[in-house]
Amino acid sequence: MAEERVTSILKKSQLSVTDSRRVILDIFLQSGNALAHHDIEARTGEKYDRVTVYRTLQSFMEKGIIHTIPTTDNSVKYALCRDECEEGHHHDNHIHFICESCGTTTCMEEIIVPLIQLPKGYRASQINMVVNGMCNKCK
Amino acid sequence: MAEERVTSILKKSQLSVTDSRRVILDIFLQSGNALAHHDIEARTGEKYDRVTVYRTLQSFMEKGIIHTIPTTDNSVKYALCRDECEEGHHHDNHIHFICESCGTTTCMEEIIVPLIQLPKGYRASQINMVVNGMCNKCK
DNA sequence: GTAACTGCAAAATATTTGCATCCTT
DNA sequence: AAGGATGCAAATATTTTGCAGTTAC
Repeated sequence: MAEERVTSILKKSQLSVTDSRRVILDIFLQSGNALAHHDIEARTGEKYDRVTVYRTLQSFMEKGIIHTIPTTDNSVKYALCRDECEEGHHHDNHIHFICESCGTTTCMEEIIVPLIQLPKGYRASQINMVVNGMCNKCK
Repeated sequence: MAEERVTSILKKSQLSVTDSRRVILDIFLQSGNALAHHDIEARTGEKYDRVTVYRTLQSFMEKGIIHTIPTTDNSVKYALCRDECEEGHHHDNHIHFICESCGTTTCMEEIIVPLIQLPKGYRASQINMVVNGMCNKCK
């Protein structure tokens, strides 16, 4: 485990460094993709109580360490935010790609979400683009 | 109720015309916005069993009468598809606007989702754009 | 030592399934 | 009449809350 990196992120976010937080954050850092609650339970080997996982994800959300991904099928997935998010601002205006074959959900940080013109009187604070399709491995 | 229109949509979709389907479809036609399961229960005055509402929404989904809207907060909302969808193909590549103040969720059919360039090997089948912000009434 | 975090129990909420009955065609 | 839709009961899944015990700092 990238002990220092994990610890550093937690401290920067003013979260106390506990076992479950270190392990769960490390899982996110290892996996480049978005994870569902049960993915995390599976990868921790059910070592932590389900409630602890919920609360850990919640505190990561509040501190801007992770964000949720909008999906059409009602499933909830979380992914790491970029560095800028870790300071409280959310800059997750990137593209989320969901593979219809393997279910893998990826944040494509490198692709910029194009600007759009909203009708009069509307103001955007956050834009999410969700692309469903086939990933490079399943194609 | 726009009896004929409702009936015509149901028949075109090869669904038998039942009371709950007529009423629920009419609610969608009346409301220009997206609706959650509990919105529908409320607007029918709890006249139908919760299970019936679930199954009705499910059959509308299968027939392409409605579609779900991806939201970051895990809530499930449904909105009418445009006419083209009713024939089975989904052309809901439009923008969904979610007001952070009143929660109203609208499909902005008139705004076209811009094309984006995916990395090599990726193929898109559906693109959703979800914009959070302030609507023209709350502004 | 104190405030915050965790685990357990339980409640609240959301969704699905089975089956007998009723309704649409 | 037959197949599908509905309502009820119950199972399953998901998320939240309260509280006592434990841990980080």
